[in-house]
Amino acid sequence: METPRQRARRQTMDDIVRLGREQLATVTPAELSLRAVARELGIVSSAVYRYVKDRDELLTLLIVDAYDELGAEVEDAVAAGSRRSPRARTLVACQAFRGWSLREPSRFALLFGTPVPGYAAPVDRTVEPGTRVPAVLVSLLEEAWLAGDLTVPDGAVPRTVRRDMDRIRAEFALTAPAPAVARGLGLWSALVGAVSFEVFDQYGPETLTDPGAFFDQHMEALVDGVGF
Amino acid sequence: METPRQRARRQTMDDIVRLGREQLATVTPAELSLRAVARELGIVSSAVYRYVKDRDELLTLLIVDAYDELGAEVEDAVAAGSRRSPRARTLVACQAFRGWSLREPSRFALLFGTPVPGYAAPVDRTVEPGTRVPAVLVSLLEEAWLAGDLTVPDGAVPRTVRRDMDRIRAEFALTAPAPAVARGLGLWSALVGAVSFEVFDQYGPETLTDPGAFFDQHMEALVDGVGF
DNA sequence: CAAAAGCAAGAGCACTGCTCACATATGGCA
DNA sequence: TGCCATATGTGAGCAGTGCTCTTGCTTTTG
Repeated sequence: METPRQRARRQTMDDIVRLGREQLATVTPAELSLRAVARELGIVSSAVYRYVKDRDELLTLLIVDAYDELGAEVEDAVAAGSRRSPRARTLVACQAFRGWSLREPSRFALLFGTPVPGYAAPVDRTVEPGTRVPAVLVSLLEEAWLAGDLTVPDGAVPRTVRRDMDRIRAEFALTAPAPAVARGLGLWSALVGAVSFEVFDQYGPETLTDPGAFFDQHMEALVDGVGF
Repeated sequence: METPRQRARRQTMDDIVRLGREQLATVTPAELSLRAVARELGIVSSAVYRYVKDRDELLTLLIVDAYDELGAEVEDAVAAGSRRSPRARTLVACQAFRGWSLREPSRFALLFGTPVPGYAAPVDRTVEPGTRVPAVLVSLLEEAWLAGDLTVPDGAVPRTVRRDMDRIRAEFALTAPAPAVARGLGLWSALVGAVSFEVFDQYGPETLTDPGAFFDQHMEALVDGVGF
C-alpha cells in the first residue's frame, strides 16, 4: 500500500522531471536551473534538494526521460511499418530520429551535444535507455542479413576492429558478419552527425532550403553504403 | 605608427584570447568565465569589459581562433601529401580533423557541440574561417572529378536539393555534378558525427578498444560511398 | 597646456548551486 | 492514544557568475 506521503513524494518527483523537461524547451542543458524548478514548484529553493541530490541528479533523470521518449518514438515508427523491407524501415527509423530531434532540440543536445561540465552520466542508469535506438538499427541490420538482403562489404577488417565488432555481435546475439556490424555502427554515428548539423545549424546559413529532402537523400546513400 | 597604448591594448587582447583558450583546455565552453580570465590577467573583473564587450564576444574570438587553427592543420596535412590521390588526401584530411578534435575536445565542442545559450555566432566573422575544412573537402572532390576519378552516383536528386547544390557549386566554382556535391556535404556531416562520437564518448563504454582503426575503416567506407 | 579619450578600480545587482540550523507536519509503534 | 523518529519545508548564508555604473587616474591629442 502507498501511504499519502509516498504518493505526494512520487507526484513531486514527477513534477520536478516535468518542469525540468519544460525548462529544456527554452533553455540549453548547461543553463538548466534547479532554483527555477523550485520556484515553479512553489517551493523554496533549498527544499528541492529533498528530492534531488544534485543538479546532476536532475540531469540524469532528464536524460533517461529523453532517451526513453526518443527510443519509444523510433521503435513505434519502425513497428508501424513492419511489413516493409528492413531497408525501408531503417530509413523510417532515421526519419523518426530526426523528427524527434528537431522537435526537441534542447533534449537532443542533452543526449548528443556537449556533455555538461563535470557531469558523467551514471552508466548503470543511462546505458540501457541510451542503446534503444542503436538497438533498433542493429536489429534491422540483422533482419536484413537473415533475409539475405544484406550485401557484406568486402575488404579486410583490422583485427582490433573485428574483435570489437565480435563483442557487439555477442552482446546483441547477431549473426550478421563483423564488417556489416561495423558499417551499421558507422551509420549510427553518421545519422547523429547529420541531425546534429541540422539541430545546431552547422550547415552554413542558407545552404539548405529543404533540409528534409537533403536528409532523406543522405540517409539513402548511407543505407546503401551499409549494404542494404 | 603604433602608440604604446595601442600596443598595450593589442597585447592585452592577445592575452585574453590566450587565457580563454587555456581555460578551454580544462573547462567546457558553457562554463567559460570572464571573471577567471580577468583574475589570471591580474585585473579586476569589470576591467575586462574594456576589451571585450560580452562573454559572447570572447566566445566569438575563441571560435574564430579555433576554426583557424583547425583549418590550418587540415590544410597543412592535405598539402603535405600533395602527390597522393584525392581519395587518399581526403582520408588524410579526415584524420587531421580527428586528431585536432581529440587533442582539443573543448574547442571542438565550441565549434561543433551544443551552441551556447542565447549566443548566435556573428555570421560575418565566423563563416569564412568556419568553411575552411569543408572547402578542403570540396576542393578534393572537385580535383577527383576533374581527374576523372569520381564515380557519380546515379539516381535522381530532388529538385530542391539540386538547387541548393547548384548554389554551392556556383559559390565554390565547382564543375563536379550536383549529386557528387551532395555526397560530399554528407561526408562532412558524417565526419563530424564520427568525431563527435569519440570526443563526447557517445559510443557505449568499452565498445571500441581501437577507435582510431574503426575511424579509418569508417572513413574509407564513407569516401567510397562518395564515389572516390 | 588643457581637453578628451582610454583604462582600471570597487561597489552593487541579480542570478546560480549548495549547505546548514531550525521549524513543522506525518507515520509507525508502544 | 500519545510519543518519537522521520520526512518535508523555511530562511539565512557562502561562494561563484555576468554585467553596470560611478569614480579616479593616465595617456593621447588638439
